[in-house]
Amino acid sequence: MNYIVLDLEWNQAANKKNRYAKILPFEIIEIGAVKLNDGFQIIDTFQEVIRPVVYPKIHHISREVTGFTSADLQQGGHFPEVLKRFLTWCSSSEYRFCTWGPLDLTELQRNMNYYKIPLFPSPLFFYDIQEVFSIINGESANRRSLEYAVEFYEIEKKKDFHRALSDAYYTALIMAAMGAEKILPNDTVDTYQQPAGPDDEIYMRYDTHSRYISRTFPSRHEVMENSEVLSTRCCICDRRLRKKLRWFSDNSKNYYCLAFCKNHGYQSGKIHIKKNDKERYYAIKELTMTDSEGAAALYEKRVDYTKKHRTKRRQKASAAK
DNA sequence: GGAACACCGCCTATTTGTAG
DNA sequence: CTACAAATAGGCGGTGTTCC
Repeated sequence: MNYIVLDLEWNQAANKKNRYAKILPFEIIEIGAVKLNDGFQIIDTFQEVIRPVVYPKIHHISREVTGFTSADLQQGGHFPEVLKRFLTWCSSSEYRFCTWGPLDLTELQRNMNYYKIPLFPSPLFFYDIQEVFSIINGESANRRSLEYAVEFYEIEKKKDFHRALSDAYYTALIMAAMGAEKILPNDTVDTYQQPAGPDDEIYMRYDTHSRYISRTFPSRHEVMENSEVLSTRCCICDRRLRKKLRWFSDNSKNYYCLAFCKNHGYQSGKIHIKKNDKERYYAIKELTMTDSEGAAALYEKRVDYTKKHRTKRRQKASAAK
């Protein structure tokens, strides 16, 4: 198995109401990648600049970040051809993608879709090294910058940041510093493509949590009526769990619940409902091991909303008098 | 500047529960 | 049954972080 550490640079519309902004918010202008063997040793590199055709003028922020000028980009290749060379380069043997952050494979596929190029086989599993960094440092909600992680592992800053090949290279060195045993159990999946039907839905199990990606539905309401979406299975033994707190909304995009496994204890559930490019809705459900304190926090969260509403109503009522 | 994410709060409409 | 309160659902905006 090879690992393709991928990094993209992209550009966007310089003027606000460009008619392509909806279907292609970001146009890829550089592909950089490092190929690693099983031992996370660098065995090859890939780097090509792409000439933008949708947004030929570089946005001032993209310019500042990457250093590219519009003239530089004119020297680049046409996306479909560069991509073809890239994918040929990738496929010298079986491989998995690795990226810093969750966006690259989504934007890559959005660009492929724009050119009607067949997408990757779905589901597309990959390693989000930025997420792995958060997990192994016990700060799962935090997203650290690449430079932060480079400093954390005391990696020498030999090259500038924010160029595709150098960022891929830094990400590869971070992976080597982390080691395979920390990274390999923590793969994730890109959701630019959602499961087509019930048989394609995605179930992933980890040490202390699990993740499920549903197929799409016409409305968020229908997502939250589906029994598979609502079910809670133990992230360790997969047993169907009884809920201590049934799914409740936090008045935002998330739902929460509390379930209990008689062998593995409390698990907090979270459903995030997302909308895709075609205005269809799907669920990302996560079950995470927790303790009685975590359970208490969820109970707290649950009653907090009703409490707030109550006081709000009282205030409103007294203000009306 | 645009997108994604997490977290927070405010506002409204509808459904559900309860007292008279 | 009505009338009101409570609970629920969902939209929207703001903050602060990352990516480019």
